[in-house]
Amino acid sequence: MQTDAFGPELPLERTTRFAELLLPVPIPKLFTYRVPHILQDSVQQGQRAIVQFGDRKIITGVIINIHETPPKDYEAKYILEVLDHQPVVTPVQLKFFQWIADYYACTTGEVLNAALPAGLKLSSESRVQLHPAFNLDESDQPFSEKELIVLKRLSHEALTYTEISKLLGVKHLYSILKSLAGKEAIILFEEIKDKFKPKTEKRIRLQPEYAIASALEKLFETLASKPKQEAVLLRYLQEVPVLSDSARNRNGIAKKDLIDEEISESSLATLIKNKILEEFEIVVSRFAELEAGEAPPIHLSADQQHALNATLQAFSTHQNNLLHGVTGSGKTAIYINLIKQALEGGSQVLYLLPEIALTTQIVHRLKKVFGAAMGIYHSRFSDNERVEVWNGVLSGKFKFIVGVRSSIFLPFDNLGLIIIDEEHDASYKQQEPAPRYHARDAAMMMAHFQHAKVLLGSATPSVETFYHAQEGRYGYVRLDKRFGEAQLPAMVLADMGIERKSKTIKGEFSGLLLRNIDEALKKSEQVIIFQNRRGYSPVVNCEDCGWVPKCVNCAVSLTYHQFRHALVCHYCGYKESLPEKCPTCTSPRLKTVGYGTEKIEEELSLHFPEANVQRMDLDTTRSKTGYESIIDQFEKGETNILVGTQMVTKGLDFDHVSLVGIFNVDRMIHFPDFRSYERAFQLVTQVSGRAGRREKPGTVILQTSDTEHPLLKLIIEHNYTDFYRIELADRKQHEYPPFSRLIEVTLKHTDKKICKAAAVQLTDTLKNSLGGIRVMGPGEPMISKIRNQFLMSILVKIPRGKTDLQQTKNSILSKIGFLVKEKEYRSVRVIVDVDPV
DNA sequence: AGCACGCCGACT
DNA sequence: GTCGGCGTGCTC
Repeated sequence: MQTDAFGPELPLERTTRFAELLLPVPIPKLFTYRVPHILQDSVQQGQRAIVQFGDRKIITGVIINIHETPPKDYEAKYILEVLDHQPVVTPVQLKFFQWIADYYACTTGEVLNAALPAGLKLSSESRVQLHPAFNLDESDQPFSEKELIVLKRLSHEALTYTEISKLLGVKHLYSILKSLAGKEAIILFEEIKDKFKPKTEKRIRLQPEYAIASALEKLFETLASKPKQEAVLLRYLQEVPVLSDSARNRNGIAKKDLIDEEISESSLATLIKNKILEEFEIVVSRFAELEAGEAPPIHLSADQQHALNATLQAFSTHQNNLLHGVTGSGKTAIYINLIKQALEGGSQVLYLLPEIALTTQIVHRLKKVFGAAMGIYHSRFSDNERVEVWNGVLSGKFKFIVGVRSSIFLPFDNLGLIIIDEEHDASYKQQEPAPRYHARDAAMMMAHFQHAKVLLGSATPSVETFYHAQEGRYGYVRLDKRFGEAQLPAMVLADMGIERKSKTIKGEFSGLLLRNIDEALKKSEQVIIFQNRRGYSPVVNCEDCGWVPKCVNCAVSLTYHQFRHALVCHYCGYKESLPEKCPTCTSPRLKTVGYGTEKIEEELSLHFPEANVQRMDLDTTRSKTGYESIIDQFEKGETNILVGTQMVTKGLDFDHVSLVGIFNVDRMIHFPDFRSYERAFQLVTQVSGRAGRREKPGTVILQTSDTEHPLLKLIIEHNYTDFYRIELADRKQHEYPPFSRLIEVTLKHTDKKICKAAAVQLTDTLKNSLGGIRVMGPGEPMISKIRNQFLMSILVKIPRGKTDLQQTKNSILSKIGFLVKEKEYRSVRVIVDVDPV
């Protein structure tokens, strides 16, 4: 376009705009970049931008604010590219990220890193290619042997740093690459990996000019001598009635649906070449849309209906609410009703589940009801699939998300209801890495930001949650009866002490358990055995000198895994083979001690050779389909006995399980942690809930050497109320949550002395500075060394309501800051875990 | 967190 | 010498 000399002049001084970006790095500040002129009018908060960060890396950040003040201490770099037309992160999310960072004592960058699915975080990979003007044969430069190897490979293809590193078997590439770059033999460049690729589908349609009757008639005349092409066209017209509905031709038909045995690809190709048909691509969803169909009617029992009404009533007075329903009481049906109502009201709904409870069973049930409006967010999904869910929430395609912990980060802006099922489950707390957030508590804060209702669901509420309900802070609804005629299972203790004396014990199987398994099998009923310990046996022991194989990196004994025939460390993954002889005394008498799921599986197969025994633990479900196929086989009744870890405790509803065996309940009870009783109560109740659905009552057998233990009495009576009362008194006495908030500070270092000294010093400063707050420790955690790092931990107990929590956290963080500034403690890693579980 | 850069000890 | 280890400082 020509500029008119008399036209309006462009302002001579265009103001430069700057954008402050949140980058997914653990540095507690925003970074300012210059906005390119062409983007000045289009940049907005919440869009992603690609920027150079440091000398090498190119990363994706999120624009937080835009201003016109140039930074005074440095020259801002340019934004390289803005990736979105519309924001992909909403204002309420940014507020949420900030809250998580403040509350869980980490940086917003770490939160962003956890929040954005990898597919939205484009980053660069440094690559090396031959300099375009470089020719090895003509070069008069001297090259070392290694340089020549690199140059030869580069003449075929560009390489990444890691590829070159592998090629040379050398870790320090820097000097080699620098030398090559200096000789102008290579250039380094950054390749941005566009991670998200929409899935496309090839479709076929008739060229528009043939989509009228006269043209079509003529076309058939010309094709009369080409029967194969004619057949293609006929098939197309059969599927797509072009003449009666011309709009249908625009969409055409999927190529894969057009081609079959009679219709060949080559005649189709000819028709496309002759411009009769055309091929085009559309973007399709990776999620095969299940037919929403007619939602199966949900019949609520009188109890359920009553609970539903009570929940709605509770919603009118409380934001946060607890639905306390025994296992098998049919909480899901109530959820479905509430979700429907919220969706009809036009708001979004989030349904959180612990990872392993998000099984195909529940997803299928919900999908049938909610169809295409429901998105699933699961760690087993690929990056691409997660990006689709993210975008689907933004676009409004998904109004309802069923997801795991990290789905609280999806870009909701209009939440009406958040359901947190199995509220008590510890896996809602992220352990590693930061942000160490609790998805339940964070979701409640997000609900608060968006004025959404929260429903916590559990058969065994956490002590904290139940306390809030008792205190009236949360609405409370109880559902006491199992659905239909089903009864709670009968709980029976197997006294291992007596059985040992009377010699009815076999291995570590009580006679009682074995008899019951036998009876169940005879009645073609299924059995679940729960042992929260994978592998064959947790310890191997030399019978002569007592030697025990230990991990070389961690302070733990190695677990023997029979199927891999190896000793494995469950903390760092270290593996070694089982020695033939004891390395200290050369005795060949090495025996395995204790029972993991593998050994239980093996012995059960010996006791019940005709039964099909399956094992479900981390090792058998690692593959993508492992989990589903085990469940599938169990559901079909092909499996008679299922042995498993925690995994068998959640979400699985089977109709033919009449017996649950809990292999070693004592181990759970005596675990050294203030929550061990709570854990044991929850775990046992959850796994017992798998027994006896419908009209058949189930039996649960708990193997114990301590039949008099008061907790066991409460467990077998299904007496949550008394359990809670006793537990709460204990918590009060020892000032544990809910009467205090805990912050656990863990120090890590490769040198035990340095680690300990740093921990002692930090504890002292904390004790001095946090007046009135109890600082406990330092102490060695149960596992005192992991991956060659020694650990020390300090526990800070903050009485509820008496102190400014945020101020205390800031104070702790600043003391840590001082500690690691000291020369000798520079390399001590300090981890702060707020509300540890 | 990564990454560059510098200093140091251990090898062909 | 060069390689690789580790400590330190910086990232708009």
